[in-house]
Amino acid sequence: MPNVKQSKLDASLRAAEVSCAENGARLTQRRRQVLSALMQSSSPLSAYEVLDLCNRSAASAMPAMSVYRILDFLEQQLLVHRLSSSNKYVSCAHIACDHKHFQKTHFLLCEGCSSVEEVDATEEASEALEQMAKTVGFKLTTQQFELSGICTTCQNSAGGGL
Amino acid sequence: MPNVKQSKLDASLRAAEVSCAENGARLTQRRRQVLSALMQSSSPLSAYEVLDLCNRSAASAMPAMSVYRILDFLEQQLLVHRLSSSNKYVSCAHIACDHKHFQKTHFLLCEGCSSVEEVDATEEASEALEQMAKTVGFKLTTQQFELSGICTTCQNSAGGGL
DNA sequence: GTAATAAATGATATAATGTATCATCCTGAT
DNA sequence: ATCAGGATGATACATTATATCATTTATTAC
Repeated sequence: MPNVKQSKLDASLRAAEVSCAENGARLTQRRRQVLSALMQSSSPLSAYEVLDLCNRSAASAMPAMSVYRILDFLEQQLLVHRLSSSNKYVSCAHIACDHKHFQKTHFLLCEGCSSVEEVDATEEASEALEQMAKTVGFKLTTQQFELSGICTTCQNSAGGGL
Repeated sequence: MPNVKQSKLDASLRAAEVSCAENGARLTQRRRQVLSALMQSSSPLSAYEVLDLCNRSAASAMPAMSVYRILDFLEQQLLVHRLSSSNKYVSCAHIACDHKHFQKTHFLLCEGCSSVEEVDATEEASEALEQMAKTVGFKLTTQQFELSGICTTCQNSAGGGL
C-alpha cells in the first residue's frame, strides 16, 4: 500500500495542528509546508534545503526569511529539533504519538545514510555525564547530544557484500 | 609576576612548534599568530573573531582565507579543536604537557562566561553512551561532546551575592 | 649560490547563510 | 466594517565560507 506513508504524514500534521492549538498558536499553510518537508525527509535539512524543497513543490515562492521564522516557531512548539552540530533541522519523532519530551533527548546521526534516530537518554548515561562534569566543577544545564555513528542498516549493507 | 602568562604562552608555542616538526609540518609566522590568538582567548573564537584579533595586533593584514586555511591546519595538527555546536575554535588544553589525546575528549561550555573546559571522557560515560546507542542498533564512531553548563566560578558568583 | 620544486600565503571574486526592517496581508474580536 | 496583532512578503544587508589564481617563501638538488 503506497499511501501508508501519506496517511502517517497526514496524521502527524493533524497532531501537530492540535498541539499548536493547545499552545494558542496556529499551524498555518506555510508552517505546515515547512513541517511537511521536514517530515518527509529521511535526513536533517538546512534552512536553505527546506526552502528549496518548499519552492520546488509549491506554487508561490517562499522567501528565505520565512523559513527561518517558521523553523524558529516550529522549534518552539517542539515540532522540530535543531541539530547544533550541523545546524540542520529534523522533525520530532514523537509528534503523532503521546510520547512526552523529557529534557534529555539525544540524536544518533548515521554517517552512512545521514539518517537520524531520536532517543531518550538513559539514566546511566545522564548520571555518568553529570558525574564527569562534576569532577571539574561543572553543573550541566542541558543534555542534548548528537552522536555520530553507523546505523543498523548501514552496518549490514557495508559489511554484507558488494 | 605579570609574565607568567607570557612565559606559559611561549612555552606552549614552542611545544606546538616541536609537535609540528614531528609531523613534518611547519609552524609559520601566520600559523603562530593564529594559534597565539586562540591561546590567549578565554573563550572559543569564530574564524572571523580570530581574524579580527590577528589584524588588530599585527602590522600586515591577514586575509580571511588564510584564517580558514590555518585553522584547518591547526586542527589537523591537534593544536586546536573545533566546536561544532558553535562553529568556533579553542586551542588544545594539552599542548604544553605530555598528555596524549584519546579519541574521546569532551568540552564543557560555560553559559555564564563562555569559558571552555577540555576533559577526557570517563569510562562510565563512554560505556553508558555506547550502550544507549546499541539499543537502537547504532555503533558510535566518534565521541566528542559539547556539554553546556555553568562553571564553578560562575556558580559561585551568581549564587554568592552582589 | 642558484635553479627547480613544493608549500604557504595574498588577493579577489563569489557563494552560502543568516538577520534587520518595513510593508502588506490575513485573522479574529468588537 | 473597523481595528489590532499575528503572520508573511519583500528588500537590503551582514556575516560566514569557499573557489581560484597569482605571488611569495622555503626546501631540495645541483
